Amino acid sequence: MVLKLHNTLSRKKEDFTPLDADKGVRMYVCGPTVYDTAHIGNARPVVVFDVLFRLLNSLYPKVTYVRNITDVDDKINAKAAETGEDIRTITERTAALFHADMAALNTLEPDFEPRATDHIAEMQVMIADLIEKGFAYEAEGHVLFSVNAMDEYGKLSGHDRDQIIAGARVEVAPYKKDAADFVLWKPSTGEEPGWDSDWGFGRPGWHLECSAMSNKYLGQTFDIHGGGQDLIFPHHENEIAQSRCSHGTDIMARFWMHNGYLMAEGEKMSKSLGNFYTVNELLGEFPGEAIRLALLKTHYRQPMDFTKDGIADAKTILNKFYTALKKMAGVQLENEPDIPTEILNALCEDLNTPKALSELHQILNDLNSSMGTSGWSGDLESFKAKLLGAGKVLGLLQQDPEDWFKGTTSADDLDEAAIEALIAERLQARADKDFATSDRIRDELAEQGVVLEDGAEGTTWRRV
RNA sequence: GGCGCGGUGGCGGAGAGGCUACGCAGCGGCCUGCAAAGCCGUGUACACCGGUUCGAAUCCGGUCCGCGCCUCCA
Repeated sequence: MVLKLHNTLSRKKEDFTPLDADKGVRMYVCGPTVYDTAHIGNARPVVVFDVLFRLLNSLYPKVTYVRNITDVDDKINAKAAETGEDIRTITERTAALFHADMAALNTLEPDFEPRATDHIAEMQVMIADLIEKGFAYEAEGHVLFSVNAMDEYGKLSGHDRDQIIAGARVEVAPYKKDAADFVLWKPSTGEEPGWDSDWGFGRPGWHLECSAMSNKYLGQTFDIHGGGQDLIFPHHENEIAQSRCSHGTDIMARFWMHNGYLMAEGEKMSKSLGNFYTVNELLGEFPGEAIRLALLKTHYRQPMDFTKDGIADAKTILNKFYTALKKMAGVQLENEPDIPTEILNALCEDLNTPKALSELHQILNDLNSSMGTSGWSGDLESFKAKLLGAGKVLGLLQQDPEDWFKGTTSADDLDEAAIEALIAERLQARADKDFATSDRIRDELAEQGVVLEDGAEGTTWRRV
């Protein structure tokens, strides 16, 4: 099985092989800046690279996944100034909420989750190194990376220096030698977070942490670096410049992967338009698994219009799968299920999750038609293993069907005891052939989001 | 202005020179006291205009529309 991944460096799909089999597969993904609640656009890369992490884990014996937390940034400073809150309080709270939200989306934790503020020393070492090697210079309390010192600057994004300057909308700081130079270190006032350094009291530029931390946890060169497409320039371009010039290497990461942009309800997400869904608010309305599936229904590189209708659609789909799994609750699996070949093939084709989901539906269709109306036939153990094996790599279908159907997303849902009581009442009415009463009870429950199903083995219920 | 991505059936969404996925919704049927779930059947769509080709949604040229990035970003 050959894994093919689209590499932003070449703009093509390439066969993936680890750089160093002994070190395993090493992947770095840009994580959140913890100044505000995660929105759905922040969740897309987390979910996408979570699938990749799961896939790599099934293909290779060892995978190391690093995702940073940016906890020093001017947006955080601005937030603190605005609310009067302590910076540490903001970053701790936001990071905790991020973790909770991402866990609700069924994402696995990375192996390392380094924070920028814990790696100031490593960043300072890198700055000193870049100055020494002639790639960076000091000016008015700043340290700047000298873009002209690097021949291949702009390779990732396809920009060249002249174009960058021609289109610039921000006025060029006077202390820069070249308009395209970017900051490695900048001075802080007493109000702002800062650290002592050879270049005065200050703080790092925002690209530097990823260079320093990926080096610390993964090495000078590693396999995969991921993030949102908006990070290609300048963030990743600058990371490459810092790391390669500091280490004297030809590459920083072999594969650069970028997920596409997200819109919300047909418009670009913006706070002023009020179409800015946070993961947290969506979780109050939909199960996390449905939100996850809604994200995976679109290929990761495609632009995506994220809608509540899309989540509702995803929830309907999950209902079908969990219905089948509920019917097979008594079927025991001997072994840990493997990923079905057709699912693996789809995912190995640059993480084609929509294709994989299509194959998953095919498995369900085969199962359901084998069960037919007359009951059970076919190799149920094999079907269940396929559904769960596919679900595992996609991060879906792993919960107990009972929990899926009976779990609540809202506190004012009818409680189980009340539902059971009404079902008992209705059962009696049906036994008495009092179908008017029977149907009334069913309608009442339906109004409260509870659907009844009369089967051969009695009446079951589920929430919609 | 520069660089890049995209426009597929009512909706979502793969694919990518001939075999025309998949899902949701709809419609007809089976099952059911009636439902629900499930099953069976049912839809020749690829922005527009040219071109290449025996054949194009897929390749080439142009047009229109949407979106992103263009440096210490909001």
